[in-house]
Amino acid sequence: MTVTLADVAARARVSPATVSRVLNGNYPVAASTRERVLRAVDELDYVLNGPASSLAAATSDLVGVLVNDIADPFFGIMASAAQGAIGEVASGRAGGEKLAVVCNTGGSPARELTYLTLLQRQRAAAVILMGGSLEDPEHLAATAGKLAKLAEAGTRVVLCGRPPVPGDANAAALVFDNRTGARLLTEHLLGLGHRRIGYVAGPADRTTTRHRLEGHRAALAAAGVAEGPTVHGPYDREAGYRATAELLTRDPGLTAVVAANDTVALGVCAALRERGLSIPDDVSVAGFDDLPFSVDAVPALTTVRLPLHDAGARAGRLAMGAEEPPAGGPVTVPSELVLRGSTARPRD
Amino acid sequence: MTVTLADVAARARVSPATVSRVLNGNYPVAASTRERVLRAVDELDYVLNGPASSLAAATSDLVGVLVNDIADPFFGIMASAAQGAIGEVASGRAGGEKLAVVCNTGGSPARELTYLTLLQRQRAAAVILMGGSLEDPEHLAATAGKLAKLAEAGTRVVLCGRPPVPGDANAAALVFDNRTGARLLTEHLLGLGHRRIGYVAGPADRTTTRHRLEGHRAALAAAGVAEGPTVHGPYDREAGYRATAELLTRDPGLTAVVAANDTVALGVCAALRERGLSIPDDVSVAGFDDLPFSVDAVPALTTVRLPLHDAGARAGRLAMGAEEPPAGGPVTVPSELVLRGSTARPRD
DNA sequence: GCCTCGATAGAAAGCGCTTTCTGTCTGAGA
DNA sequence: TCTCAGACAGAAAGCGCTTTCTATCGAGGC
Repeated sequence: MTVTLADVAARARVSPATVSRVLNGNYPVAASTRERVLRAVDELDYVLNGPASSLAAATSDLVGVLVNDIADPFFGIMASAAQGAIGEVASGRAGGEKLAVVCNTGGSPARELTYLTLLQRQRAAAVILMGGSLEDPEHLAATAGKLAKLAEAGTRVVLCGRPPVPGDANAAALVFDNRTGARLLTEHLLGLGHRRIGYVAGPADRTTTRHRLEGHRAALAAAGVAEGPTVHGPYDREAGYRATAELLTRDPGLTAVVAANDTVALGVCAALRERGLSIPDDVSVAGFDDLPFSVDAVPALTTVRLPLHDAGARAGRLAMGAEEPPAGGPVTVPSELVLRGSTARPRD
Repeated sequence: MTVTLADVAARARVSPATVSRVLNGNYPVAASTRERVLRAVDELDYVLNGPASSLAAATSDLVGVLVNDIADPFFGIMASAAQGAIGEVASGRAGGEKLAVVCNTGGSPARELTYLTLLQRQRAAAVILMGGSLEDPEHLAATAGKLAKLAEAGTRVVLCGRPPVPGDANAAALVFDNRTGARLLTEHLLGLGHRRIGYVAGPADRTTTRHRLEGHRAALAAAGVAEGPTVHGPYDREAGYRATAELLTRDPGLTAVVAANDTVALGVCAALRERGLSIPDDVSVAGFDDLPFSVDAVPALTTVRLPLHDAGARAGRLAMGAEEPPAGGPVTVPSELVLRGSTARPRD
């Protein structure tokens, strides 16, 4: 049989209550007693029964981190930072060990809801939702409902890179300034003299996609430049590759292509190169996110940097309650233009 | 208050036992009764209390996936595949919903143990350990002990890309054929005529590092070629960048560099390029893993492909017990040489 | 027509903790 | 010396499920 609290209590010649108190460190216990208990724990190789503990205490030490695609470093970096921050905060508190778990929704609303329910079922201590969400009203309402339930049950909710649902004051939110980043990027291209700019957007109906596109369009509108061709697709290399063909068909005279993110930009570069077009001499290319590999592309990618690590770490601290959510509504995480070799003046 | 099983039972005019049986689908319940219960569940918006359920049933629906670095696509891809497979298997079983959670150890033995304990505490249904491990005997023993405890408590243990601990028959193991892959790669280089090959290895004391290095050395030995300079470092871009300088100092006449993995290779390429050396004309470069971005490097990276997605998915199925662990000990996952533009005949 | 069996449903005993409510004992103050 | 606060420790009542073990009710079987 597995060792129980009672076994430890018996061995340490104290009551179960005392063992529990030693383990949780939330009640005064004489040093000598504590030591006796700890030794018994050690000798018996005792491990607390989590479910029993969660049931009795009505809380658990689970923190859920929901991401759209765990294979994408964009999420990997944020999740890693969050998990690190959570571990750090936890180690500073007695009995505050938290199990930070990342759940991969694959961008599917259904799986997102499933995970949220599972986390609710586990009475998770906190939930962090990372990355943009689908803008379908029905899904939004369903998600908002779940989050409200979670908050009500005492689960802390943190949004990281996802706009808060209007009217929901429960969740601490970190929103990325995608719009400004995208605008700066397109302004940069316009400043170089580009007038025919293609755009490879992310999946339609996603907040991130929309915001980046809006920033791009705002820059064009402000400069009085007509919008070039736009193609939607997933956030992967393949999408960039395919979209490039489409873009060039629609406007063979493109001098620049803006991609939804760096991964997509890599696909764009590959397609361009395959057609014998040189970057940036024939066509400039820009990405978004400044993922680690972007600096190693040839030429290195001009992109927009998002402080993914910082944002993830902050989300982790918010989830642990180690940092107060700022009163003034959602925090805007600034983006920063990173100029590198993949953009230049157009020929002529 | 939150809704409990009893509330649902009252509303459906049945006993709590019946509600439980409907929810778990493990006992015959008349269709009409089932429907009544389900409606009550729906009307009350009832969510099962996970801890209570786990406590009573002595099992939980948690599956832990431990990875060394979640920000590294190598792990992201495997974790994603595993989580997908787990979700797939679960959806085919009534009440079989599993919460697949990935835990980021950061390669730290201490955190690995911590997570294992946390999962043990949660009475996890299964645990998957991904990626190589530290070879420190003490840590190995500690880990083996934990895994034995877990297995004993009914948790299924799966190793994916990590050699099984000798004498441990509890864990299903999928081991990557790093040795053969590395050997093939070096043989390819030798075949091209390279005789002065530098090697940027991963962290010392890691199984993956050692196996790849062994394969490399085996090829050299077989060909009677002297080993070139070797530098150890983490599995990141920076390491490759830095190691390259060291390598060239030790042997300025190098004609090829083999990197511990693709990410490291990217750093090598950057450093080489910075010194005005052309790839592959001046120096050939090779990686390992064939991560998605490797084909987009310029020139595209010669590397060794590991079926990460397949392996991850299989690990997921093994964890769910949906696939029997093969009787004949650990399964070897084959690696495959992928020849691309970053390697060529040396000058002369 | 009586008994047995299969199909359902309920009663109730925990699962292993946490925590409130009670002590008990010591030392300080009067 | 007596009282009382303070510091610890124990008893016991759940937390919300699961799961035996029992009941009940028809339908066949003899």
